[in-house]
Amino acid sequence: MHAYRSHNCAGLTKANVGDTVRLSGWVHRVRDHGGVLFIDLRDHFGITQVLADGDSPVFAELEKVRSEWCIRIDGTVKARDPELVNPNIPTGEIEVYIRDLEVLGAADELPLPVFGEQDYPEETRLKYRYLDLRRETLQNNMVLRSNVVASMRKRMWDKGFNEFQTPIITASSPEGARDFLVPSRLHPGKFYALPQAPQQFKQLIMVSGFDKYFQIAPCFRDEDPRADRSPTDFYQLDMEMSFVTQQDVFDTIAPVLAGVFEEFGGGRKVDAPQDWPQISYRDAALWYGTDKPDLRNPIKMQIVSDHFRGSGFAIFANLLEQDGTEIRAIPAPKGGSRKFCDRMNKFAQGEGLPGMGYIFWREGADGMEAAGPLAKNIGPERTEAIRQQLGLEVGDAAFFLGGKPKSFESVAGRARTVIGEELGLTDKDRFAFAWIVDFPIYEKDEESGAIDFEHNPFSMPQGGMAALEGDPLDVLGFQYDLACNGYELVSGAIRNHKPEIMYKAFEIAGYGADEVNSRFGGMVNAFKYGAPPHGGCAAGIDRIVMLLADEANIREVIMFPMNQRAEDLMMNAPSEPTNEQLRELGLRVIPQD
RNA sequence: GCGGUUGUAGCUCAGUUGGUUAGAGUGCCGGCCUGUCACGCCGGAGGUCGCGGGUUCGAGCCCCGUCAACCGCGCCA
Repeated sequence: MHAYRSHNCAGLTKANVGDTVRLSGWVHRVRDHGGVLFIDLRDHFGITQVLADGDSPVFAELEKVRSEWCIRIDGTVKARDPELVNPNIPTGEIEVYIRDLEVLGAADELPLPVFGEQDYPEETRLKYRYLDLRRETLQNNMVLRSNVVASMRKRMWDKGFNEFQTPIITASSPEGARDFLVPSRLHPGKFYALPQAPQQFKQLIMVSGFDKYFQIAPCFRDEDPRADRSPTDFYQLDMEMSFVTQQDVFDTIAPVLAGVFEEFGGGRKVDAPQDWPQISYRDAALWYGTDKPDLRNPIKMQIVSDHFRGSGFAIFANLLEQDGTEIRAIPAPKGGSRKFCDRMNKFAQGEGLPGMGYIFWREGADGMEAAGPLAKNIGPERTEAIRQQLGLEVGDAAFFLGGKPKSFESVAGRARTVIGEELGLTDKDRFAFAWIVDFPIYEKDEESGAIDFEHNPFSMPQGGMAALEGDPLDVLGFQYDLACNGYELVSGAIRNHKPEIMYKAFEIAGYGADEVNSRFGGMVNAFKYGAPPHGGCAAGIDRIVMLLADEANIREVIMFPMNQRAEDLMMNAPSEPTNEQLRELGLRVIPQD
C-alpha cells in the first residue's frame, strides 16, 4: 500500500465496495454524533465521507481532529443505504469506515474557514492565501487559469508559432510606465530593470529571422492598481509575426482568443471573429466615451450640437461659442422617468461634472410630450429634432453633456455603462469583441503644448515617412487594441522597422538621434541590418481568465496577488534590506519624513 | 497625490432620536447525542465599538482630525 493513498477523494465508487483503501486529505467538516462520527475528507479532486463508531480502534483519536487538519486514513469502502446516498457529491453512494488514522498535519484555529466559502476581508484572505486557495472558488479559478494557458499554448503551436523566453533582468526603457529597477552589484551605481513587456526583444526575434514568436510573458510595471490591474506583475500572451499586415495579425489572434472563450466561456455567447467590428479610436471615443467599449451595451452616443446652437438653453448655447466644444447625447431607451433621469444626473455630479441635462418623452394629454428642464428651454421644435435624430419614442430618455470632448468624454462613457446596466440593456451572457484601430501616434500635452507619443513609440505611422511631414496630431498608427466587455484585452501594432522613419518619429516628439540611440540603440541598430516588416500584439491573460471566471477583481485569478498597496501580506514584501545588502550594492536609503 | 464607501466579538453582521450591563449567527472551549452530510441540543469564554480629540449630565450613534481596507481618478509604451 502506498504511504499516503490508494485512491484520491473523488476516486471511489460502488465498484470499490468491500475494498480496503487509504485516503489522505483535509478535514473539510466534522459531524460528531457521539456514538458515530462523520468526516468529509477533501483533496484537490473531491470529497469522500469517512466515518467511525465506537468499534473503530481509532475512534478516540478521531474525536480530536478539527477542520483543515491534514490526515491519512485507512478503511473499508461501504455502500450507503439508498436513503443515505448524498446526490450532491460524486462519491455520494459510498463511504469509508475508518480503521486507522494518522495525523499528517494538525491545524491551529483557523483565521479563515475553508468550508462554506463565507465572504472574508481581503486582507485576511491575502495573508492566509494558502487557506483561501483551498476553497472551491479559487481552486476552480486557478485550474481554469492553468487550462486557459495550456489551451493558448496549444493554439499558438498549432499555428506554427515558436515559444521563446526573453530576459527578466534587462535594461530600463524610459517610455511608458514606471520601471522596477534592480541594482547591479557588479556595476555599482548602475541598474537593471524588469521588462514592462518583452517588446524590444520580440521585435529583435523577428529581425533574427524567426518569423513567428509567442510567449506566456511576465510583465512588470510599477503602476497604481485597479480592480482589473495587478500592481506589480502580470502575464501576457505575447506574440509577434514577420511579413504581416494589421489584418493578418487580427486573422491570426482572433480565432485563438475566440476559441479560448468558446472553450472556457461556460456556454456564454462568443461573437464570431468575422463579426468583430473595427472601430476607429476617434469613433470609439465619440460613440462610447472610451477606447475599450462594452459592446454588449447597445447605446451609442451622438453629436447633437446643432440643436443647441443659439437655443434658449444658455449654458449649452454659450458653451458652443467657444472653439472645440460640442454637445453629445446619450440615448436611454426605456429610461423615460424623472426618477431615473434624476438618478443619472446625480451620478454625473458624483463623477465631478456640474450635471447632466436630460429630456424624456412621455404620454401627455395630446399625445407624446417631452419633459425635463432642457426641453422647456430649447422649445418643442428643437426637442423633436433631437428625438428624431436619436430615434427615441415615448418612454425613452436622452442625456446631454457639453464642453470640450476631452473634459466629459470619460464620464459620458461611464454614464453610458451605468445607463445600460440599470435599464437592463447590457447582455450579461455574452462576450462582445471589437478591434479599436487607428490610434493617433501623437498627443498634445494640454498644459505645455508639447507633442508626445500617445501610445507607444514603436508603431508604424500610417502613410509612413510622408505622413510625418504634416500635422503630427493627424498621424494615425497601425496600432490597435481589442476590447471585450469593457476591458482592454489585447494591444498591439505593426511596428516601425525603418530606422529613418523611427528617427523622424522621435524627432517630432522632441527626441534627438543621440537620445534614440542611447535609449533604443539595441533595437534601432538591428533595424539597420535588414529588418523585416513585422507586427504583433499581447493579450492580457489575467484579464481573460477574470472574464471567463466571471470575477470582477483580477486578484481572484492570480495565485499570490499583491494588495491594493502593492504589498504581499503573506510573504511580507516589500521589506527593508539589511545593511549588508545595501553596502554590497552601494546603496543608501534616504529616510522618509 | 485626490475623491467615494466601509471600519462594532476570530469572522459575517444588527444596534431605533444620543440614554441601564453593546446583541445575533458562525467559529472556538466543555457536556450530551449511532446516520449526519450547513447534523442537532445544553452551557461557557470571547469587545480599547479602528485610533485621537471635541460637544453633552450621558457618545457605538453627533462634530473635527487621523489610520486602514476596498473602489475610482490621476497614472497605465
